[in-house]
Amino acid sequence: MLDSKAIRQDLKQTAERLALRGYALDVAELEALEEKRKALQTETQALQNERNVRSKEIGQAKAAGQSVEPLLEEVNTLGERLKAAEAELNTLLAELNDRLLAIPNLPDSAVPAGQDEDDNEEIRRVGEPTKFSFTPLDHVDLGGKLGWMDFEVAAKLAGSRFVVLKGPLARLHRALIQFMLNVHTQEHGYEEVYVPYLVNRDSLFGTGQLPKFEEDQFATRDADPFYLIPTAEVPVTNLVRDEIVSHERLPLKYTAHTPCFRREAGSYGKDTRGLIRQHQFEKVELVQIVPPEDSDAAHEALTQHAEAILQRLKLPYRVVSLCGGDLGFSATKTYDLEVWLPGQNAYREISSCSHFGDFQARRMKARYRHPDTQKPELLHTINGSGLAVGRTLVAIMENYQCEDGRIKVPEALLPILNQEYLG
RNA sequence: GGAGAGGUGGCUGAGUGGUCGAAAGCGGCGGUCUUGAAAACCGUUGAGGGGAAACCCUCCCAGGGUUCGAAUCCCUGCCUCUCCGCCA
Repeated sequence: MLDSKAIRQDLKQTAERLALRGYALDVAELEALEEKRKALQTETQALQNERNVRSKEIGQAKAAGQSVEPLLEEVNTLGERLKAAEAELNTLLAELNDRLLAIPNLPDSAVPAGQDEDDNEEIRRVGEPTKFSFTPLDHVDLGGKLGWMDFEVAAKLAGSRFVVLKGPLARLHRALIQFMLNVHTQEHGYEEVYVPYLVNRDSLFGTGQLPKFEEDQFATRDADPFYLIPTAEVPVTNLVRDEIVSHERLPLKYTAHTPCFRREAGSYGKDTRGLIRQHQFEKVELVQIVPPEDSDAAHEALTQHAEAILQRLKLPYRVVSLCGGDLGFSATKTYDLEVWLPGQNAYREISSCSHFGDFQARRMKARYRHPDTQKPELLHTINGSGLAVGRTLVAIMENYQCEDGRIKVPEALLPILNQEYLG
């Protein structure tokens, strides 16, 4: 959520910056609502003040043993007038709040202009696309040939966009999680957390998935539903919801491995083959919660922490800066890490590292006490995948495949897997 | 699942329906003292919003209700704790 005060003060500039990400802000409508709000609020507060003053007088008169009858008569109609004014104001405030909640974050000044992913800016490339002396298979053919990756049986159990992994692949999958968590906790200074996979509405609201992206979420059917987390970002970032974190505890650096559940509504026909887009997948997430002045540096650092995993696994990748049009709702700036997939002959997203500024913090009321002023100030939040486990598995299978169908184990995983080849 | 207790400011914790946004303590900040620090003492210190300002409004888990007036009374929900049962 943006700062309503700031929007009000500079509506035009806000609209211009939002236009960079293809969002048309209805300036006239907001202005009209705002004007109405001001009038209503003033009126309501005047009535509330009158009620308070009168009630106090009655109390004092009673204490002094005087008759309160005449005073009560004066107050007669006040209650109803106040009730009506409050109701009207609340309706308007709710409406205004709904508008505000629907507005995406302002893009950072460094965000490239553009409509969609074709306009993203490549920042750097690390490694070269893997070369083969034979025609490489994609992970579906590889997995099927080895009998370790079964989409048919998963479809029987659940439906499309699910997978069953077996034997060495299931083991590799688990090893990757272990490897990523080890690196982030032991070398990058993150604290590992274990969190709920089912969360309440407030949590999804805090990180910005709700109310706008309800249709992307899986939810239980309780009257007060639980939501299956679409990413660990939700439970982990919400650790500081409604908190005033003491300055000494900052920065907070958390990492968590969780499954993620997404409906993938609106992606019909996209990545229908293979492991790339599933309703359920594992991810190791990195989250940093920092004072505003440190957030840009933290965003760069977190991105490099995610990159470190790709580097250790010797997977070729590139870093792109998302253009305005491709930016997620809550993000002010995002770097995507794209790994080389020989099976697709393309770079594909394997991590998305986003800077949210105070956008999520404002929704969550996540604050810290400023060391100088002692006043609560909004924190900044940053997160990124480090990495998406399923896609990393795909990348290893495709980049490390041998002509005989075996898969070479990346050196970095040898301590965990204790074998040089799968197959 | 059964029985009970409770949710108040950064924390602990008082609060007879009427100057209660809330005692007290801790913590924080400022000061006195000190070469410096500690201790002691004095002062100060909740959050959000409106307003140029004076000042005003809202908030004592959440949502309703009673009342001229609710932290305090009533209803509903959520959460926490204790005991019993069950259980990975």
